[in-house]
Amino acid sequence: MREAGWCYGKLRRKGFRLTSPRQAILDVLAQNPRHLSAEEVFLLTHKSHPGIGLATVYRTLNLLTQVGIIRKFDFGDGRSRYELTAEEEEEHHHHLVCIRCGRIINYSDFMEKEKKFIKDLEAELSKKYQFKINSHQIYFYGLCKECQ
Amino acid sequence: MREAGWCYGKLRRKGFRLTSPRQAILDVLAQNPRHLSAEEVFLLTHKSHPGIGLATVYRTLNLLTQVGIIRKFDFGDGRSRYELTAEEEEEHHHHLVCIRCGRIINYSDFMEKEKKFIKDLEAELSKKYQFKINSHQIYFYGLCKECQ
DNA sequence: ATAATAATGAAAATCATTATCAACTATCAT
DNA sequence: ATGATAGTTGATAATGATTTTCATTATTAT
Repeated sequence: MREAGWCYGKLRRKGFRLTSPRQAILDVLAQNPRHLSAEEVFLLTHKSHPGIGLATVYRTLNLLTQVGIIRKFDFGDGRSRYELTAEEEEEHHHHLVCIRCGRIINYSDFMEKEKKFIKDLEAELSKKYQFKINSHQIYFYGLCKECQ
Repeated sequence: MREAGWCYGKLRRKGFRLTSPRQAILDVLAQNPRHLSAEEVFLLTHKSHPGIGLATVYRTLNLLTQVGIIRKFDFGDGRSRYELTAEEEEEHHHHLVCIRCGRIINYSDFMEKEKKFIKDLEAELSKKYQFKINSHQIYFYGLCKECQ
């Protein structure tokens, strides 16, 4: 699906080592559908690298989140989900979450319109609440096509 | 701060019993600042009703969430937070989350503007993804006044 | 009242996630 | 190359939030 090459340098530049477990986990994140849970990452990684433990998966996911290579989400089912960030930061997207089956749809349509709206709103909120905003998330909850 | 009377009937109508623990927990939610965690609800309830156990607090919070009397949020610090819903559904608000100290600010300014925007967006998304949207959440993450 | 059913408290169990620790490995200066 | 240093790892134990279990108690309809 995607390739994780660009991440390697990014890790290095921040002073972290590019080890084989980290590569394996990055590849799993790049080559699989999105919003994987830690356990899903572990199981997928385990196929090709049975030696890699769950603790390492968690550690690596946290590290990659710190560095900004992946992003951590919470869709309300009790486990965190992780998504590879786009190489250039421009592929920002939001989520539709099905409250019945848990399916998650990423959308990035209508982003132009949103971008302007969010920008204005951020400016107003920052001013009123003296809050330095550096990111946002928008979630829509409802029923997906299959679950209606 | 607020009073929880209107909730009682709502519980009954759905076929649940209005017991003293439930009343106590509802009162705590109504009379305290928002976005309380389960443990905070437990501790506050414990003051006036020392007999009420943590399990009952969790059970009641889940029940109230099901019924729609309260709403469950996840701000990313590992514990769920609960907020009493407004009696009329019009008091919808969004959140500013401080990524350093965890402080949460509810805002409901600019909602007119948001309302129109969200409505349009929902219409477009529903159509494109055949998704029946029934709620949404917007979070802004950043640094609060004190933490900057 | 009384039976039928729902709700409760205490404790144990579960689940995701994090910390611990000894063994291992990449990196850098020599 | 080599060895010292600090970063990483896997296995396991520990943690913290939430849920389940089960015997007991309270509430409702009869």
